[in-house]
Amino acid sequence: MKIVYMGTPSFAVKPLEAMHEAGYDIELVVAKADRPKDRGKKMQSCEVKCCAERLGIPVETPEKIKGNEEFIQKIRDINPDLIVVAAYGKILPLDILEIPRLGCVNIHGSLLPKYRGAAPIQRAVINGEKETGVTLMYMGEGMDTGDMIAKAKTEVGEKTADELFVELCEIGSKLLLEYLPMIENGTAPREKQDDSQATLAPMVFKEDIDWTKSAHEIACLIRGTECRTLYKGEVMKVHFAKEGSGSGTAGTVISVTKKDVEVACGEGSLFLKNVQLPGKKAMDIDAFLLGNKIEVGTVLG
RNA sequence: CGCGGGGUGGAGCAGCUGGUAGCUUACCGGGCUCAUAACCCGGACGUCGUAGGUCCGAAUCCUACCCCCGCAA
Repeated sequence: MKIVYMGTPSFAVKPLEAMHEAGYDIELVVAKADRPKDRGKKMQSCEVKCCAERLGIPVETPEKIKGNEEFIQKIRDINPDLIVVAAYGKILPLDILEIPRLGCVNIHGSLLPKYRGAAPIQRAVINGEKETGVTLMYMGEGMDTGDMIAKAKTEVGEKTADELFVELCEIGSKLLLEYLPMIENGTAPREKQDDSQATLAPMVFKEDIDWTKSAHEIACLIRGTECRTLYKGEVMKVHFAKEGSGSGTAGTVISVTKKDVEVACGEGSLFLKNVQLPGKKAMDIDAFLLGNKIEVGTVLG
């Protein structure tokens, strides 16, 4: 079975490695084009491209796919039996989807039909979902609307989106390997999505903490995406916080011990657990307190 | 050459207008206490990122390099 794999970020590395390790014939890897990234504005390859090069698999990084006849023809020439996609980051036109005889399957980081779109994992955390998971699915024309093959769940608990990313791509890889044989011989399940239950998971961005929101809401937001607030005129990132039941003026530090800083929210309070100042590394609050005096009454935001 | 912050005992910081290093915490020992994450006394732990240079003498000044991080993309 000839496979073409399409993916870009770290989430898509594991499945590629897993298939390669399992001995599948991956003819080509398609990843997003190199971009100048981070400080120094140097061109950097995405994780999947690096991985493919490491594994000795040819890589294509087309800027555009839609209307890119040269690229589409290249895929046709390879004549793959299956295309596997994981967080590729670009919409695949019908021209591509119709090429492989076994179709295109996608690994999506949510329990479809919930959280279709770009940031399913983060959105699930931000919305305070109790559980989330991975869905293996056939790709259709719409965004994450295709027929589902299988799902795997996991508890969200107090996990951050980052932690969930690691866990879910692990789960996704296993799910893929488990169903690949069935996909190959055409016996894989095929369940339609209930569109009436569908929700969207748009991209997430850095957020400034709004302390007037409830502690729970803020805690979920912090676990789901990069959050920051203003501390003594500096941008402080809050990487993790636990909910408390204190009260006071929203955004005000209401108690400080050697290992805790409690901030009042619109409803309830939050214990800052891991923070980061510009130029510094992220550190647990007790370490932070060793060299930084935070006083009760300090206002954040 | 995108902008900027930083590398000092295990951890977080100070010192940086030059004279071999300080604070908080952790750690070890002892004391107080019914007890303690509280308090008191004592102790160990540092080639101050690396390599050169200036100087009588550098963590502190100069040069190059390595590493970490924030912004912006």
